[in-house]
Amino acid sequence: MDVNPKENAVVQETAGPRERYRQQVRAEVLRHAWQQVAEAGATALSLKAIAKQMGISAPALYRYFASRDELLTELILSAYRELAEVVEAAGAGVEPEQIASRRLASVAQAMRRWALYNRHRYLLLFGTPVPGYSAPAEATALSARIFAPVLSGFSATFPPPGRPGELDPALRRSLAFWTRLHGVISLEVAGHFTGMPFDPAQLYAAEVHAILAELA
Amino acid sequence: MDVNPKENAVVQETAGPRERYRQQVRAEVLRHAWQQVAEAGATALSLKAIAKQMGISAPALYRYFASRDELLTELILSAYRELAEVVEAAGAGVEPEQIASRRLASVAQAMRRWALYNRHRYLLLFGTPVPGYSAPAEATALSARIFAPVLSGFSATFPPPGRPGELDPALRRSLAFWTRLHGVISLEVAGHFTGMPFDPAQLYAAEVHAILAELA
DNA sequence: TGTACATCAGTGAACGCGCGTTCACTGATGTAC
DNA sequence: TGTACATCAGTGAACGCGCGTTCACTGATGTAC
Repeated sequence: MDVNPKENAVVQETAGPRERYRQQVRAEVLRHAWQQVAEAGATALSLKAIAKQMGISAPALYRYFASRDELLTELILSAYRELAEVVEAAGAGVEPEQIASRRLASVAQAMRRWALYNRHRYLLLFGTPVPGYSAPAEATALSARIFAPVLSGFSATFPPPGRPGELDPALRRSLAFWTRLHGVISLEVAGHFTGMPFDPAQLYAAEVHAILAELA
Repeated sequence: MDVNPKENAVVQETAGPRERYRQQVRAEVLRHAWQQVAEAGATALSLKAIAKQMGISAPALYRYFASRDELLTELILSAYRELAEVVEAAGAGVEPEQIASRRLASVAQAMRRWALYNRHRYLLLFGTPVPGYSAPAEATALSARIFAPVLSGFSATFPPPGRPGELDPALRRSLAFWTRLHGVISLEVAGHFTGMPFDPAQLYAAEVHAILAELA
């Protein structure tokens, strides 16, 4: 495969016309890939189908992605990055003098919004793992980046005493925050609440309120 | 397709030898189907592969299942049934004079155990929906059956006042019970906790304790 | 400014594979007389 | 108990489809002199 020495550099600035074109096509491939994931899930991701949609022959795609797995990796990493940015922005969007619970509430709302607007992206990250595919190491780092604002929010109020054998309270609450929100979001995204006699948004809000109440 | 008039009857008793044989083969097909789901997920479910494993030609399977979708439906419904039985048994296993929170704690432990022993079964029910497949109506009824012991547990303590515009407290707590447990279980089952510096069982226990504390 | 050359995007044919499903059939098995 | 017949499990060939990926290639584009 072609080795691109600029792989990890910021490419846009010093790029010649060829490199620029390359990036454009890559972006278009990714767009179609997302559309496919959105319509039929990650397992349905198909290079040939993307090529057909783009009016291009399938082998041409191998100029841009070494394999189907590499494309899938790209999708997963970019979804992680996007969610990390959303979460960070939500945390940063709140005035710094506000108390931690305000910031965490903002993070919680941002997460749900993102998940509902990007159902398949959310499921790609947190749903059933794609069989035969294992996420790259970088994904773990991005998970940590998403989790960091939550952890720092709770750490601000709960200093880490950490009795041995027990979960550190800040970690415990951060995990609860995360798992509870995921519990509601994932069931909603997967469609398990449709037809049920309650409003998921209300349940979500109640859950957010309940866990933040422990901070007040 | 062959119409079997005994379809919904209890078949074992009055069955002739042919019917008995039929049920045996059906069971064997299902066994192999489960194994496939466990190894590669529901999307990988393949009639031809099952036939090969059984040392049989693929068309022969059509004597037992009208299509791949019917087989998948069977799997999903039986997984629902199994979980419903597990949950009901856990609730019933506790002496009736015990308080509701004892019963709910038992249900919670049973759910996690079942999920961890049947990861792919759990994901089949509550993970990413299989693209292009929509669950039969019966699934909704079985969901309700799983949910019933939880709801009755909370209703025992919280009579339904239900201010208008607000979630009924018993329903609210039942949903929280369910979504919180699902939040922890699903992330654990999907492998998102591997390598993290805490014990999922401990987190789960803490979550169960937290929600049941509101009953005490 | 013009030309020679290297680079590289994209093509079309092909590979081997697996899938769900249909069809006409064979042959064993149970059943009714 | 024996025979004729209906039932039905299972076969093998075939259909059309889609997949990821490799290969030798053509032709356009950018670059160095």
